[in-house]
Amino acid sequence: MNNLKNLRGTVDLLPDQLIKWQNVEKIILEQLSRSSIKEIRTPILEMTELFIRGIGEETDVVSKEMYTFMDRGKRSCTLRPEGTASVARALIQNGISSNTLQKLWYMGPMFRYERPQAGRQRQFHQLGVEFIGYESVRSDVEIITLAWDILGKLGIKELNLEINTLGDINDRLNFQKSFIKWLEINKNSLDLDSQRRINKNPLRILDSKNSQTKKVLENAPKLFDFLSDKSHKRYTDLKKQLEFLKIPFVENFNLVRGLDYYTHTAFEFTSGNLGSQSTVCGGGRYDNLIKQMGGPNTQAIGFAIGLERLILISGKELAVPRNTDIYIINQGLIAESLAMDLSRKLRNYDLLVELDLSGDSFSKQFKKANKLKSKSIIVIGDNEAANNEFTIRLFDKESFGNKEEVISLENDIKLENWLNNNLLLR
RNA sequence: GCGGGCGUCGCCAAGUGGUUAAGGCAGCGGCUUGUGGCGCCGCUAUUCGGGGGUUCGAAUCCCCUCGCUCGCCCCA
Repeated sequence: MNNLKNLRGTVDLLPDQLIKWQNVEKIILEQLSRSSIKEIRTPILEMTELFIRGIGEETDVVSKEMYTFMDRGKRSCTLRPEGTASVARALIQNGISSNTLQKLWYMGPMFRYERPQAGRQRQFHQLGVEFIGYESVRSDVEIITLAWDILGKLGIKELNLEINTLGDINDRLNFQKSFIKWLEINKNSLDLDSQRRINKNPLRILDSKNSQTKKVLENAPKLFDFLSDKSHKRYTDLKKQLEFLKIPFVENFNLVRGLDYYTHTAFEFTSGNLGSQSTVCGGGRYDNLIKQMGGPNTQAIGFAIGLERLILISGKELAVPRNTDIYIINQGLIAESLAMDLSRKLRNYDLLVELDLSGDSFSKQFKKANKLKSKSIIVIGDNEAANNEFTIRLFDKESFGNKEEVISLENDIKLENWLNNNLLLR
């Protein structure tokens, strides 16, 4: 036994598990590509300041969950806890203009120092999509639809979409003012967590799960009542358009995203199959972030999907590995060289070809081919090598004892015919 | 960061103070070194997450620690 272990909240993904990851990622990437969204890659490591300014100093993520350290040049560095701030930074730095329109996605690891739980790790992965420079409510609709469609392509059932609006900055500040006043008066009826948040992050109190607090909040001022006519209309339009597209949603006036940069539309997809970490996708509009970070006034909206959670609720049909098409059984000096060469030729047909490298007895190699459930086998031994040929046959259960075919190593036409008739059809 | 449950081979698991730590699956070898699926035989934990203590004796009791898990918090 040695004591070298992975860090808490991190995991090794082994080949068997990665089948599902790869399939899920493939479906996602195809849908993104069809939606004309471009990839962006930003560093995993950023200066700490970026997240403090981008996400908000008082948020839990920044105040107690970041992996922050000094590098050898005495710079404070942080492993990114989310992707939006980095994307905003990269765009500003690379000269975004105020009328730039960009649809971007990114996928990769994020880091947050939290207590691990099902669907929550310290190193986790997100797919993020950001629509930069888009202001109209139609962009809100498109991005929600995109998330819906990705989740749909993955065959995820029992999804709930919740939406809310936070209004613009002014709406939010006006509300916050009277909400805080109300909170102070009713402070003693609130749970301790909520009391603590009054001055730190009052909006989050709306999202409290404490049943008594929930009840008390029923009489609190509503953000919705503080919306300007314009904000209100925007929200109504959003709902209309989602209804037109037949995307089912539920309004949740208590839905508040945890990061400071959100405005107007906020949305969240949850699944009942995830236990307490039920959010698979969360997103919203952040019209002030880019300006606040020193860029031009640029509206934007985005979402992030938690890949670990997504994998948990994706169907197990996505975890099925690709079968071996041809297992090459080979033994003998010349035969082994011929087999190596043949394996390369066969892979050009997009077949999954496994070349046995063991040099074991034929019967052992057959057993291995059987264990792998290879669809077919090729045999090359001394006899075949002497005649510059190989034998091939189907190997599945139904065709047990299927008759072999002998094909010359030079006769590509015969090989191709065999492949077309047996492996490549349909 | 707070509270509950758990931790015996790669996986599932018996064992709750007395000595060889069951069994199943998987793996490996053999019967069967040029043809697989079945069957049979054999092998695979000096050790019970780690450390300390109690005891003549501990996987079994106590303490600490690590990890997993569920809930809170937070979020994806």
